[in-house]
Amino acid sequence: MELRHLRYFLGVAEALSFNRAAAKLRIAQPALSRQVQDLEDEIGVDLLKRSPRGVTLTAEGKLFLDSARDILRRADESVDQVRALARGHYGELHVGYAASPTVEILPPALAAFQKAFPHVNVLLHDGSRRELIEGLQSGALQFALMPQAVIEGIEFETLRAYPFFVAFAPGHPFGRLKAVPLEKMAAEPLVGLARKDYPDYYPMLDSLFRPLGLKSRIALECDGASSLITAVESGRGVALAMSVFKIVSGKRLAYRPLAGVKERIAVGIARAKSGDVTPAGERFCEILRKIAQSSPA
Amino acid sequence: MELRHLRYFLGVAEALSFNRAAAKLRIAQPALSRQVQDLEDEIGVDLLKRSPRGVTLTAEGKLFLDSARDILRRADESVDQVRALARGHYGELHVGYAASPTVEILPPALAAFQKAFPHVNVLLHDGSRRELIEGLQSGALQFALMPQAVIEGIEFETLRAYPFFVAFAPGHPFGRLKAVPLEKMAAEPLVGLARKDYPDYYPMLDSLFRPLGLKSRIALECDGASSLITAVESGRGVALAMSVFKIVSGKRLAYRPLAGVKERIAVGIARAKSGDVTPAGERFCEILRKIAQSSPA
DNA sequence: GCATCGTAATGCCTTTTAAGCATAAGCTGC
DNA sequence: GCAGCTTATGCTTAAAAGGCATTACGATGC
Repeated sequence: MELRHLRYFLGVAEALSFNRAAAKLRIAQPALSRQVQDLEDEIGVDLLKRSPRGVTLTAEGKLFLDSARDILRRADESVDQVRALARGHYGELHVGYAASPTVEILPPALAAFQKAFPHVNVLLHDGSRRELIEGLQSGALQFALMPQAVIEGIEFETLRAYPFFVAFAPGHPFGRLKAVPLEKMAAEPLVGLARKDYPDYYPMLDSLFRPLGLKSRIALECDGASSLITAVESGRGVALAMSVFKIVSGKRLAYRPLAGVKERIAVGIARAKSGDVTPAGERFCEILRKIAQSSPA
Repeated sequence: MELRHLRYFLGVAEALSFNRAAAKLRIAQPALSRQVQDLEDEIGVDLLKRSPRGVTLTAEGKLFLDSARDILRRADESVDQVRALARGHYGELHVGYAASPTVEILPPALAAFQKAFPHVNVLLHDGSRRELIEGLQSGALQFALMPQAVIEGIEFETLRAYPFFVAFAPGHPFGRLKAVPLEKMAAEPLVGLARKDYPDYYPMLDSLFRPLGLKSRIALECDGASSLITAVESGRGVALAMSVFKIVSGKRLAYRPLAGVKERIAVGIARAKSGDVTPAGERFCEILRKIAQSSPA
């Protein structure tokens, strides 16, 4: 039995006529007649009652008609589904992200993506730097939206770059300056991120301070943005932050640029070099690039 | 796309090898290779990744594999189901019956049938003579188990014949007789069945009494066995009954044979001459015949 | 009652296509 | 680099689907 047999039987059963069905199926009536006979022979059951003025269904034919319709529908759906998956219009997409640095890009990108590809199930996983990198390496995440990572086996594509700022509690003396020189910042106790979860945070700090012969003094390590804001707000120290961080801290913290610091920190797409990105993932990345360009910071 | 393509793809996807799959499918490897290529071309998506030491599935292939399995399973099931229907091993069976006269035959037949054909859904419809005949004529009932009907368009096949008895309340003077002559019965008020629902009941009574110049006197018409038993038990009159009726009335009524009456009343299968009886229906009738023979009354 | 019309089936031939065989091409591991 | 495995390709054969002409069958109409 082949799908052709089902298509032909369905045609005859719906037209209740070999002639009309043959015309609709664009084959000759005798060919149709024979294919349906072959089907009946193979099943060993009469599905149709032929008469000189048309065709009627037997009880078996009625039962089989439903099945045939269903099978053909399923076959079509399956093909459509596979094509949709291949085009990125269908499937599951595991995306990692660093919550604070991506706050400007991810929400609008997600909205645009879900509008364009409503049948893709996007699963967002926020996490620390370490967690995101592990997710990429294990294949659990197709890609991650996060600050620049220079790590073996991971490739990074910059979407935006944000200038460095110093964040401090409102009322802190820094508030009287227009910009804070690195020397003054180094003199303050710093609130930083946990070494365990953010292994490249301290090398980065060093790269800022060392050229001037300065050294930072970490007063407290935090496990994420929320506790860092709280710590700075309570006066435990000041913190290095990228400009986008203002959005998540609201009015709880004050910010000043760092005098003489031209470097920016990049936020973008990280993916494992060995990892597969599905078509849906590629579509998401395209939207991310578009969003990132559309209103550059 | 044909089922062949699905079978072949499934084979390769399960064996993860064109060679092994070809052996299992009993075709040559190049033929298999090409059919699967054709499938991929038609869908427009790569389902398999070929490598010099076998085959792996793409994400699209994994998705399609599930679909292919399902479609093939469903196709097999459909054929099996139609064959089962044609053999009477599957389907729905509407059977009418007259409750009291069939009490000896129907229950064991139903039990045997359901044991032999557990996937046939038997729908029992009890009803008055009129209701059963209407059901047969309309096609709502494939056949009915009931006392003999001599009606236009209905054919009847006798399964058993029961002698006539007279039923009366315990304590009635008939209890002192071994057999009741028709004359004595005609002198008593009779409890009968409703003319509306049992149109041939009175002609039958007449055919018993008229040859002797007697005439029955109906004191009360009942709409069924239950109310007839109650009426006779309460002394409203005596009733004509067939012997099997003893089973349903239990000890509430007493019975005597009718002296000199040799006629029996047949119980059997009635079906419309024009009506279709499904294979399942025929199987049921076969069992009814066997049951009726096995312990003849 | 016979011719006519429309139906589906049959016989025969053509075209399409699936299958088979031989062989090539490609990678892996020794 | 060769042996041994894999899948792919070229060519041929075999099968089967399709098309055309015709037949067979039954209902309808004159």
